[in-house]
Parts: sequence; structure tokens; C-alpha cells
Amino acid sequence: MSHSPDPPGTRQAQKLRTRQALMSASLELLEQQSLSSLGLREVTRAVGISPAGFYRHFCGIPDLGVALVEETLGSLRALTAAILAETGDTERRIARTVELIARHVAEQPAYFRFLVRERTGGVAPVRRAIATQLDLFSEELTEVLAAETELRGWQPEDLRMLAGMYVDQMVMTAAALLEAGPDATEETARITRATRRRLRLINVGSAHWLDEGQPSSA
Amino acid sequence: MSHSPDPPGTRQAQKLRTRQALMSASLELLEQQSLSSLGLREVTRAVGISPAGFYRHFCGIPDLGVALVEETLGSLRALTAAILAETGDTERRIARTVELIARHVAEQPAYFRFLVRERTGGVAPVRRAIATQLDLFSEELTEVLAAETELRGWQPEDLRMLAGMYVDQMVMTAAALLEAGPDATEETARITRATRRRLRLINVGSAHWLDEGQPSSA
DNA sequence: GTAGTCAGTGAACAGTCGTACGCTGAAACC
DNA sequence: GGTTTCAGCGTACGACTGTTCACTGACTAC
Repeated sequence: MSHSPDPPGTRQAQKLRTRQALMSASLELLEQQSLSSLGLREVTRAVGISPAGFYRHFCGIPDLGVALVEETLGSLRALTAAILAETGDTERRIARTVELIARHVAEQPAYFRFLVRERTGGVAPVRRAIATQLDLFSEELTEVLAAETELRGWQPEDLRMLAGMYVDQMVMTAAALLEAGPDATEETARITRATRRRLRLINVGSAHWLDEGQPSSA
Repeated sequence: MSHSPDPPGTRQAQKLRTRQALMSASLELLEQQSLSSLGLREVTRAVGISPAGFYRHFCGIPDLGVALVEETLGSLRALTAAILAETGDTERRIARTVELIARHVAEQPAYFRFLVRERTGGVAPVRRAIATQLDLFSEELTEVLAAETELRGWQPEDLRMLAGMYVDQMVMTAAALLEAGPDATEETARITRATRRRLRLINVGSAHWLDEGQPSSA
């Protein structure tokens, strides 16, 4: 029997699979607690490997946390890319943006919950990793905004400020939606409505920023 | 010796003092971790009482957390009262508001760190308690805004939205200042500058809200 | 085919954890 | 005065924690 001697790369593939299992199991456990209280044994038990096996993949829970940040990045990238691809008039873009946030949060609640919770959590390296990523998105958004015709003539620092407000608004909306839970349709509607209103206010503010927003005119 | 038989109420006073010690010790320990990983023994050890003694004051760590929320309220009340008492033109009020936030956070970092961290932390009752309090502040602020002459003619829901933005902006600023640390004067200046800019944008937005902010005009 | 690599094991380590029990001694009460 | 109350103690319990070590056995490379 010329059975192929197991597909090549079986070794490394299996290792990756276990690593992935550790991460997604952690993500599940983290829905009800925070990273600083997550136990190493708790994770390995959920995956079905021995505690010692954990160290073949991570040198500790904080390390796993940082890895989770990087994985979570995927969800965030997909969301922001979808938002930035949005076209149409302002009101339509606001509606679609909020819609997109709500859908992504509903589809991948664990990722967003992790980000929102550990952004201010008790594990410094994870906090830093999340902050770095959000800053990165903010910078990307700044560049996109710089190309916007409505924002012609804006100072770079003002553009950064505006981008930061959008990013923070996204995070806060995600946090509120998660807190409401998946079945609270009425509360969810309330949150998305409030977010649309906020984005509208920010847009009105930017429309008149150059008229009276700069302190130099004082 | 007609020594007074100890001031009356010694018993209750001592109990209160121990309770207070438990709470402030917890607050200190929480600067480096989150509530869901805070150990009961860890707290009693810091205070110098036996683990069993803890139960004379709280029925568990989550209970202590909720009590901490109520205590923390004092700091928040002082801050918001100071902000609301501010007068003068818009730009001056913005500057003073941000100044006040920075000072309060610098003077009572532990309280604000606790609020910011546990607002999205892993302990549901504490999360709810903080959300309730922040909602309360938001409502109070809504009523104050309703009396503002510049906001005459605003819909109640729009006022609530604006108040919510201010509150969230406060929380986010506090979070950023805490993350920077007390000695990062340059970073602190950067943060306060950015916050002033944001508040300015919100103000410009509200100044033109009635002109074009309402979706009914579409 | 044979030697080497290495993901995962299983046992043991010294701690820590939350909780329960009955006790003590001082404050509070009548 | 005597009696009651009760904050805090000491001890003990079983369960759980992170980390280490030498090990096995399936995969890989030559």
C-alpha cells in the first residue's frame, strides 16, 4: 500500500491547530472573566492537553493575551475596511457604518469583547498591544480623511483628532452593544440610534471646523 | 480615674474603620490587576486581618467591588460638580474642564483607574453599578444642558446624546491620562490638548446642530 | 533505515485560594 | 451588675494554582 506517509508538514500543522485551539478556548473563557484572572490550567483543561503542554506554545498567559490581540486584529481590519469602503452621502454613510459595526460585533462578539475589556484591563503588555493597534488604525483613518474633499485645508493634528474621535466612537459603540447582549433588540436599536446621532454631530462639527473651531482666532 | 468608658460608638466606628481599610487596600492592589483576579486573602493580608474577618464586612469580592463603586462616586461627584460650576466663554470653559479632569485624575488616580478598568471588567454586578452611576451623571448633565441658552430648542433625545458624549469624553480622557502615568508631563500635555480639541469640535457641532443636524430635513 | 526533533505526557513541587468552624474578649445594652 | 452582641482570630479543609522534570512516541531529515 503506497499510503502517503502522512501529508507533509503534519507536525507543524498539528502544532498550529493546538495553538489555535488554546487561543479560541481562551477567548471563550474570557467572555465571563478578564485576562488577569484567566488560569493556565483552565485553558489547557478546556482544550484537553496537559498544563505543561501550554508552554510549547506560549511562555505564559500574558503572552497568549498578546497573541490574541494580533488575532483579534483580523476582525477589526475587516470591519474598518468595510467602513472605509462605504460611499454615498453623509447620512447614508453614517447609517451603513453603524450597521456594519453592529453586524461585526454580533457575528464575532468574543473578539470585540476581548478588545474592549482588555483595552483597560490589568495586563500591561496586552493593554499596550491593543493601544498600538488602535493607534495604527487611527493613523490609517487620518490618511483617508486627509484625502476627503470636505476636509481640505485641515491641519494634520486636527485630522488626527477627528480620526481618534471616530475610532473611540467605534469602540464605545461596540462596548455598549456587547453589554446589551445579542437578544436585546430594543436596546440595540437605542444604541445604534444614539451612535448615528453622535456621528452626525461630529460631522456637523467638522463641516464648520474651519469657520470657528481653531483657537488661533481668539 | 474617671476615664470615660471609651467614646460611645467605638464598636461601630472600629468596624467602619476596618471596612474602610479593606476598601482602600483593595483599591491599591487594583492598580496592578483587575477585580476579577483580586483575592480575598490578598486583601485581608494587606489590611492585617484574618481571611475570615473579611466576611464580617462583605459577602465576597464582587460585593466589595460594588461598595468600591459607591465610594468612588465621591471623586466623580466632586469632579463633575466642579466642571458644572465653571463659567466664562466656551474656550475658557473647555480649558478649565480639561484642567479639572487632569487634576482630579492626578490626585485620585486609584479611584479613576478602578472606574475605567472595571467599567468593562469581568465582574458583571460591578459593571452594572458603574454603568448606572455614569447614566445618572449623564442625566444630570442633560438637565443642566437643557437650561443652557445656546441649546434652546433642542430635542430631549439630542440633549441626552450630547451629555453622553461629554461623559464618555471625560472617561476616555481619564483613561488616557492614567495610561500615560503621573510623570509623563509631555504625554499628559498631548492628551489634554487633544481633548480640548475634541470638546471644541463637539461645541462647533452643537452650535450648528439645529441648522443641519436633524435627519428630518433629509 | 536510522538518528534527531519536539509536541504533548504525567507526576510531583510548593504555594495559594475561598470557606467554615468554634472561640475570645471587649464593647453595648438593660 | 450581669448578659448579650459581634469583630476578629486560629485552624483546618479540600481544591486549585503555575512551574519543573524526565519521559514517550510520532513525525522529519538525511
